[in-house]
Amino acid sequence: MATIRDVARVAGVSIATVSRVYNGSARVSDETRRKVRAVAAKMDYWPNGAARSLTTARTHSLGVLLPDLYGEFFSEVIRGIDHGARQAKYQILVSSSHADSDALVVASRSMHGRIDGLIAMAPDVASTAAIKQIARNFPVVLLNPRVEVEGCYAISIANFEGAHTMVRHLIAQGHERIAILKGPHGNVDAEERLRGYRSALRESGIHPLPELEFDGDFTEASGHRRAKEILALEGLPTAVFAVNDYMAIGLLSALRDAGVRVPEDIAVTGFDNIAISQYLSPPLTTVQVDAYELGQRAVQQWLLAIEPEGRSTPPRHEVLPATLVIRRSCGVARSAVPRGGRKSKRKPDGG
Amino acid sequence: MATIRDVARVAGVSIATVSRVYNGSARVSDETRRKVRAVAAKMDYWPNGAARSLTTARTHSLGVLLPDLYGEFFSEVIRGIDHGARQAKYQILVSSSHADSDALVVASRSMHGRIDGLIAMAPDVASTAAIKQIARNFPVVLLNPRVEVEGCYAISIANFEGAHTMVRHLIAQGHERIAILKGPHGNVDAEERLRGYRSALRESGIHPLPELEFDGDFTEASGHRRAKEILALEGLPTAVFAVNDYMAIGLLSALRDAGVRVPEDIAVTGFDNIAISQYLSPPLTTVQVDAYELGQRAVQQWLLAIEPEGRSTPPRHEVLPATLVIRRSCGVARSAVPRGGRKSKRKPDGG
DNA sequence: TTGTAAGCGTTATCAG
DNA sequence: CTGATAACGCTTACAA
Repeated sequence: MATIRDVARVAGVSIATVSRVYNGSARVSDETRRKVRAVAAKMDYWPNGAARSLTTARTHSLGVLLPDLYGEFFSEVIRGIDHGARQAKYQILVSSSHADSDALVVASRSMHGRIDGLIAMAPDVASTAAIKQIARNFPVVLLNPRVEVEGCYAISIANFEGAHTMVRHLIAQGHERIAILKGPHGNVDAEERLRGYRSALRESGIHPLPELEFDGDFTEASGHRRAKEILALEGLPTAVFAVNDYMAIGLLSALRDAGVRVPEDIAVTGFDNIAISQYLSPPLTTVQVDAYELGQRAVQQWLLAIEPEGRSTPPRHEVLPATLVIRRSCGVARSAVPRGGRKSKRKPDGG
Repeated sequence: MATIRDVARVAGVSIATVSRVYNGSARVSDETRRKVRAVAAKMDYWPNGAARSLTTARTHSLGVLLPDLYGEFFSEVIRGIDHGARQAKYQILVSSSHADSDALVVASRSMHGRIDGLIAMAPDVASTAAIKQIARNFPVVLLNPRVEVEGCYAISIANFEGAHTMVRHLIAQGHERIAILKGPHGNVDAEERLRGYRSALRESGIHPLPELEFDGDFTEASGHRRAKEILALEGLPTAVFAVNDYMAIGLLSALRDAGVRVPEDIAVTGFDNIAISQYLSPPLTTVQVDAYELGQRAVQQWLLAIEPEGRSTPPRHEVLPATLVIRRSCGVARSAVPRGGRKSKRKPDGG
């Protein structure tokens, strides 16, 4: 590819002039501008990004650090980030599947000089410390952080409140023996949802029972697997709260196979309100969290952080609401409540 | 952040030596190396990526250009790309939601100097031309291209064959009046699947009927919506082939609400074999395509293209198979056939 | 309005 | 084994 020097030579101008044409800012005569553009087009020239960012100290890209991404939740977060970044003419440099903090540090280091900021989801406390170090160089937005990090922006989901509301609702429906299908150990969302569950039970004078807490890993398969154990319980729970929709789907499927009716024999609820939840049989009562919005807001926070004007009034920590979406799987007449359509606009899938 | 010069000064060595320490290649005395490392750590130094790539002409990142990403298919493609890239120590610079070829060109241009290669899914023919231009600078891998592009690597999915096989299967089951739920106009996958459908019908002496072809846009909602029209047909089709699973899910849901039994009253099949398909009621007969693998293979093709040794024997165009996964929704006893579990290893979701 | 030249933070090519 | 120094391709004062 041609460089700025080639274009300057052919167009009969200095490299500074070519540069000016591409930066718009400075005044260049219309004729010169036209000539340069023409030559550049013919030579297939475009400014080299690396060189540019070396002098300007701006890269026009945003780093994104995530744990291993799977499922609609993550894909929607990325989609939100990507859309937000695109609107502001930024590209995203993604590195995911970070199991531990070391991997995260390595990845963030190798991004040095390539990004103007970072949006990261730190899986554990150790990585949070690593992030703190990075935050010195540019604004960092933490997604769903376990602890607040000084100097970092953050945006999270009301996991605790969402789970709490859900369980309160079940209790209000008359349920007392409510099982929970937990998420992976060490996962912040999963733990917060578990806390919400226990807290809601206690508030109603119900003692959380260990035998009603089942391990899961957020996959449909794990929900499917646990069904047997749940059905083998001495006293069948009247409701099961799965801490994400995928597990609820697996559970529903297994219950159906076992001839157990939902919600007549047992109520089932989930968390996340993924797109298909409303099309399940029965439609799934769940908690709505807008993953797309999470990503988009994260970008907005970051944009605020890099604009000088924005530095004065930044809300350091934002929380996205998690709202109850009642459908048939928990045993309430659907017509009595809104169906809870999804907010983020969706375009067709590609496969 | 400290620069190489700062470290050199404090460590009492030349910048060349510091550089050597970080590039491993050249011989540096153990003592010098230790000292440099120590000083660097204390000063929190890490080589600047932009500067590095300016001299080396290598960026260690891979551009990814996609249409608006939504749904499990795309998220799995990205996951595959990300994993593949990570293994080879590359990061991915993502830009999606490219409606037209102009947007695509703009995005790819702004990646100039920031990437060592490109993996792109071109929505239309116009953008394919744009890609051709880009391909001059570095290896480009096309995902599911509409036409072959000279000098570009490509990897695609056997959409036509998959759909063809599916419809042949339905016909073999005795179905003759088979409706199709089509995908978005202009979408390659959707069009290929439609071609496969028509071709299979004709091969069996069945004339494809326009009134049995229904528009859809790959979303559950569109599948749900079309159900009414399908049920309003004079002669009810005995089977409906939805060209992706999401639409099949919407359709199943609407049929259930209408009291139509699947597969007894009508058979329903999909395409993609997304994770939940096996947990639906009834479990969905569909076509398995491995989106994760598509992404991962694309990276592998690209890695081959950049390695000098690989340049000699590159398969220019790879096709991933699309295999039939028979479950209950098409009316065949499930026990008679394998259930078609998914291949790509999945880690828990984060929400 | 345009040109000259000094960086930006590295790596790479020489000498030593 | 180590050190000067010239690129890499661009932006940006400063001059003209």
